[in-house]
Amino acid sequence: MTLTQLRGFLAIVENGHNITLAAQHLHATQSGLSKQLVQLETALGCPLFERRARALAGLTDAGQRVLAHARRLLAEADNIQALSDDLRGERRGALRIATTHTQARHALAPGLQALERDWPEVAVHVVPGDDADGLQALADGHADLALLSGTGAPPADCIAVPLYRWRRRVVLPAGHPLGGLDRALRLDDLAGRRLVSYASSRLPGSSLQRAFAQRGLQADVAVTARDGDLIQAYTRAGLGIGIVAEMALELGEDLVAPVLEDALLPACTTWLLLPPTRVLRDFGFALLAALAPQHAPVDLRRLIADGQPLGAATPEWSTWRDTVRATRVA
Amino acid sequence: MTLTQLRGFLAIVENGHNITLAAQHLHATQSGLSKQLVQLETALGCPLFERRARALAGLTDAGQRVLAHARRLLAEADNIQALSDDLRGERRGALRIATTHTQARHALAPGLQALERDWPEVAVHVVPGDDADGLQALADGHADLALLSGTGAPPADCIAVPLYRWRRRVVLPAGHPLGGLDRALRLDDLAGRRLVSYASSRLPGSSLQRAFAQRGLQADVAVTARDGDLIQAYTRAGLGIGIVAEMALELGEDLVAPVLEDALLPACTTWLLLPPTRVLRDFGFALLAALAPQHAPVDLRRLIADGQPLGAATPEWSTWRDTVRATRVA
DNA sequence: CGCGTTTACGTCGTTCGTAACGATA
DNA sequence: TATCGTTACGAACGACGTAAACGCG
Repeated sequence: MTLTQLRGFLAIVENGHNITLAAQHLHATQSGLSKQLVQLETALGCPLFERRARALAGLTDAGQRVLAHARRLLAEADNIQALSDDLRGERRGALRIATTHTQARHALAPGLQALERDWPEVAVHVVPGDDADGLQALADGHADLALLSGTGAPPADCIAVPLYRWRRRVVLPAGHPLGGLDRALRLDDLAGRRLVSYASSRLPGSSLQRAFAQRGLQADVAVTARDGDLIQAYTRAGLGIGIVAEMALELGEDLVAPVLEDALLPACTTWLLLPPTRVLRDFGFALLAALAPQHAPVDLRRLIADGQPLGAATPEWSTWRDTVRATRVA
Repeated sequence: MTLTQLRGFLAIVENGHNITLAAQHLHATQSGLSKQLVQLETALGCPLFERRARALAGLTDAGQRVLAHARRLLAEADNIQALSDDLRGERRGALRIATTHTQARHALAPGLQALERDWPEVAVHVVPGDDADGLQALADGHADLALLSGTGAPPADCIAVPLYRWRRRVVLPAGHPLGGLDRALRLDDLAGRRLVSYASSRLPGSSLQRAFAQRGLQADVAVTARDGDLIQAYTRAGLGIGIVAEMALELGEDLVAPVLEDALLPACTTWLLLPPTRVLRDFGFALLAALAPQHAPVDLRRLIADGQPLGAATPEWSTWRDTVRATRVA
């Protein structure tokens, strides 16, 4: 059993049990890869794939079990490679960031500018999705770090660096009757009306749904989108009442954002999340440090290395934004 | 970077940075191993060992970090090897069991008899220690399973199968004044007297110390031993009042075990603990099944594979002992 | 000089690529 | 007949062991 064999096995699995395709991804020949597979199977003493005629039809039970361990093994091999690259001062590399459109647009951008300045040879791949997708991508090894939000505690089995706190805002077309009230807006003003918000707020467990349910109300999220610009555009078009992250607010003349009574929609925290077992390259740390100016780099290092919790408080969005901008220029 | 190189690196570290010694353990030559190390270091691009003159003086920082990942990587390689051995029907193997003397003597024995009957070619290594040592051995990869006890919930980050519940008993030399009371014994009868018990009960956080402290008393564990036989022998010799696991009770004529008031010393549970990331060979499962007859094997499999909790209640020691004996004969 | 590591060199085994083959839809 | 996996063969590379050299206590 060798690393090459396991890498080949994984590549075959991840290319739909197609040796030819996998060989291309590995820059190897079909022949060689086929032989590697045979060798691995003889080394283990049992077939890893079901074979129909001369095609790979699927994993055997043994293959399933071996695959799980092979993934972890190769992940550690990648970790050692990453360590090595850092120690050698390798400037090239890739950073895969799982995040939502909102964070990618409003929070990630300044960090990426700092990264581009200091690490111009690093390729950045944004893996889009909602908050749940991002956690999954992190767990599956499809992302190196994630920029995600939530209302409660950060997800367990992740290293979480809180970046900033933010609130959702209600937006209305100018002239909408709810815009002319002489009091703060309440949730029952919104109940029964068509809402325009993020796709994830339709989910039963979402904090929006829970906030309404707690007061015996129901939220009718009739139009959803992934990004705040669209939500506001739809609101302008009269499709409903918008609920959008404050970071995305762009009111202009034809849109107003009335004040909502305090704490009716719980505040969100945006975290930078790291998988606990994956080595973060130096440029990944640089991005982290750029996005978390409220934490001293040495504290961040200690968090990652030893799990020592961070001390600094989590700033509000506007404070955080200004700090990051100031830090970036410096 | 190859598996062989990493195995060599680990062997050198675990043999006190001595290539010659490590080569012997690996059944290889010094020369070959030395070259493997050089190759690994050139592959990673940085030295892993500090070198003074021509001797390895210690790990570099890089070596420390690589070592941690290499251990996990090689642990997964061992897992795949274990899977392979099971699938091939390999009957040989080794099982390392971390446990205390009490469990080894009174709980493990029937399981080992079943193992010896069905898997005669398996080598069993008992790794002795107290409950904390056993957890450490499990975490460090020095043991495949552990048989340990505690008063509360089972340790997290382990798969725990509860085996049985047991209590501690007070033993006195025949004719001791406390043996003639016409009421159940209380903890304040024992406070201020010299106690003979397990070494772990001297620790400040032990359940014995906590039980006394809760009532404002202090336990004076003046004589300690690792096994119940010794504790009872010392008690016979008049060295103090014995406190011993009920499994170890062997009273005879010159020793009595008065009844203690209910729940003054909390009941203990003995668990069979498995590290979550290590593959359990079939013979390990056989031992587990023999020691946990109250659980259906299929439920145990599900617990190990998917973490599905067990349903059955945990029997008392005497019930468990009789069940295991009956099962063993069948 | 003993100890332990490194280097030199020759042999063996293994891997990889090209190319042909077999089998299937 | 196109596609995909397997097999055959030859060349190149790498690994391992023997043996000698090197540096320190």
